[in-house]
This record gives sequence, structure tokens and C-alpha cells, in this order.
Amino acid sequence: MADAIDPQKSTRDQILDEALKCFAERGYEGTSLNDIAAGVGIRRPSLLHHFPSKENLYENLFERLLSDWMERLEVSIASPVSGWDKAELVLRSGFSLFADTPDYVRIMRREALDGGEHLGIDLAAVLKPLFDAAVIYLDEQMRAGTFRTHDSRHLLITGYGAILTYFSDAPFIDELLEDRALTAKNVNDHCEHVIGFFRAALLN
Amino acid sequence: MADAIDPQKSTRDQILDEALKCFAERGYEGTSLNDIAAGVGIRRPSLLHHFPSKENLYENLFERLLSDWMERLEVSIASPVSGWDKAELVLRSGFSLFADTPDYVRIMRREALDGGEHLGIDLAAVLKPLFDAAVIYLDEQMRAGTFRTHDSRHLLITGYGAILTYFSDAPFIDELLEDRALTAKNVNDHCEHVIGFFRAALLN
DNA sequence: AGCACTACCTACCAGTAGGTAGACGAATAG
DNA sequence: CTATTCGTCTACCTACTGGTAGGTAGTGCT
Repeated sequence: MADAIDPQKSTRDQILDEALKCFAERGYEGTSLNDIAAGVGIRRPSLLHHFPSKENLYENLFERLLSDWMERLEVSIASPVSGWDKAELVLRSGFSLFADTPDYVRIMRREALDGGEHLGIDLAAVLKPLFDAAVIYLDEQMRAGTFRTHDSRHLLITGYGAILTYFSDAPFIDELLEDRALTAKNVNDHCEHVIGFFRAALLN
Repeated sequence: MADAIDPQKSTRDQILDEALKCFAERGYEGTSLNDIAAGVGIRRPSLLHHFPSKENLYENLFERLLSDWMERLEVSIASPVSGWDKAELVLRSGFSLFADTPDYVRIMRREALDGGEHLGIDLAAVLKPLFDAAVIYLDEQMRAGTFRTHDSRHLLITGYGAILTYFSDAPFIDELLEDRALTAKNVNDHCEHVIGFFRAALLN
């Protein structure tokens, strides 16, 4: 059952990796510390030597997730392009971010579904500044006539759902497509589709 | 902790109602039979008198969900309108369906996230015929020039994500909107937004 | 009255959960 | 060379899980 995990990695990082995989696949309640420990090749008490509790492990994982994401997203958000190019850049960087970390997407999704019960962190509170900044940006573009008029908040929620779902619900989409959703080709196809769809909806 | 549940309802139906609520809120693993029984106001063994096992209870719930949905969706799918009117009708009936049963949406979402592990039913297999029919319909419209050209399968996945997310992730969206996502007004706003967005993307 | 049936109960079972205590061995520092 | 620290282990704890056993009211039929 133990995976071929890079033996150079510290046990702590191996635990975080394995926990990411398990929590993404089976959720917080569906994952036992024994599952994670077994995946790493140690016993549960040894795991608890590195993280004082299941909840603490989960929170560490989630903090790493959020800081990774924020870091990568802020780079593209801060870029100097404007108008549609900016929207496209953010969409593309979101796609590559999620394609690199589909397990993060699933955990994040589970957390949004639960309303963030397992966390000391308030997920929505962390993302809200980004949301608000995006609302302001979209409203400016619409006022300037660069984008067609939509309700910017609902537009963002639509985009959030459209993009994240492809990664979070990959096992389900596999069956609809009769193919692995997360192959490079399929991810790219979906990315191009979403960008084309948004362009058609936003540009005249 | 016991809710004000209509005392006329049979115990069996009260159990199904409470189970729906619990599974939607906390997931399959996160819900214990004690939780459900307590919500109904009976003990766990009495619950197990009505359903032989947790899994059986869950499957009963899910079968009711799927048959309700299929029944309501097929009515609008079978309607004689065509072109954009048909797409709009299906979108609207989907919205009213989901708005009526947001707990169903959350359970369904959890199932899609897990890949359907708790079920004898294969969720994707049930929905695939609808998916395939919709692909054929969209391809026809695009070939006829009624709709702009998109990848119809990815379009459907985008729509699936955009619509379901609003209901499944309602607790999270509450915080982004700083308002209850599932008020009649907000649901209606989101519905109008999504329809407007799809119209802009599909029609010239 | 006698019987079967429903719906509930308390008490219990084996199994597993997260978490703790304390021992062991290896490495390391003084 | 000793003392300490680190990471791991086995053995254990309590709480809770899904599920079972057996019993008991109440209902309605014969």
C-alpha cells in the first residue's frame, strides 16, 4: 500500500503529501490517521509525533494550499496587461494552477461544501479580498464598455464553479467523457473552451 | 436538537428527511446513524428497524433523488420548443429544480467528488444518456448556425459546474456575497445572470 | 383470549477512531 | 563515553461506530 515516495523528503513532508492525497480522495471524516500513516510507511503514533492532532495536520495542509495558491495567483493578477488580456491571463494561470494541484482543488471544494467546519481558517474570508478586487476590475471594464454588462459578482461565481468543477469532479467527468478528464489534452481542451466561452460572453 | 417535523409524516419519511439534511451538511462519513435518529427523536436501533443499514438508507435517499430529478428534467427536455428557447427552458427548469432541493444538490455534489463510492448506483451512468442527448442537440444547433460553435461536451460540463456550484457551495457563497445565497431574490439573480451569460456566449 | 405484527426500547457486541505513555535504538553533542 | 534528543515502536486508553439480541408496549384480527 505504501507509495513510491521520494525517500529524500522529510517524513513530515511525506505525511503532508499522503494526507493531501487521502483527504482529497475521501474527505476529512473519510480519512483515518492510520490510512495516512500506512501510506507513509509508519505507525499512527509516529505520525502524531510530527503533528499533534488530525485537525492540526489538516490545518497545516490547508495553510500550505492557500499560501501556494495566493502566491501564484497574485503574480498573474499583478501583471500589467489590461482588458480582456488580463482576464485571459488570470483564467489561464488559474487553469495551470489547478491542473498542477488537482488534489488541492478537491480539498478546497470539500471545504466549500462543508462551509469550513474543520478549519480554524475561514476560507471565504481569505478569498474575499480577491473576489472584491475582481468585482471592482470587472465593473470598471463594463463601465468602460470593454466587456459586455453582466452582474460581476454572479459572473465570478459562475466562473468559479465552471473552472473548479472540472478538476474537483474529475472522477465523475471521466465517465461522462469516457476518457480521463485530467490528461494534458483534455485539460487543455477544457481551458480553451472556457476561455472561448468567456470571450464570447464578455466581448462584442 | 429535534426539529419541528410534521408529525403526520411516517417515521420512515421523517428519517429520510433528516438523513437528507445530515448527509447534505456533513457527508456520508461525517453523519452517524445516531445523528439522524436523534433528529427524528428515536434511538438508532429503531431507525435500523426501518432501514436495514446505513448504506441502504443512503441508497434509498439517492434513488429518490435521482428519480425526482429525472422526472422533472424529462418534462422540460421533452417540451416541443426548439433552438435557444429550449436551452433556456432547460436551464430555468434546472434552476427551479435545484432551488427546490438544494440539499439534494449537495449530496449529488459530494457523490461526484467521491466518484460514487457509497452507492450501488452509478451516478454518471444514470446521467450519461441525458448528457449524450444534450451533446447531440447542441451539435445540431451549432451545425445549423443557431448557436455559435463550441465544444459541446465541454460546454455541458461548464454549465453543469456553473449551475450546481451555486447551490452546492451555498455556505461558501454566502460569505462572498455577504448575504444568504439561497434567498429567492439571489437565486433568481443568479438564474438570470447564467441565462444571460449563456445567451451571450451562444447567440450572435 | 390468543396470536401476529409494528414500532420502539435498553443493553450489548466487535471493531475502529483519535490520542497517550513509555520503552527502545540510533544519532549527536559536550 | 556519557547524556540528550529524535523518531519510531508496542501497548494501551476512552469514545464512538454500525449493527444485533431480546424484550415490551400497543394494535387489530380471529
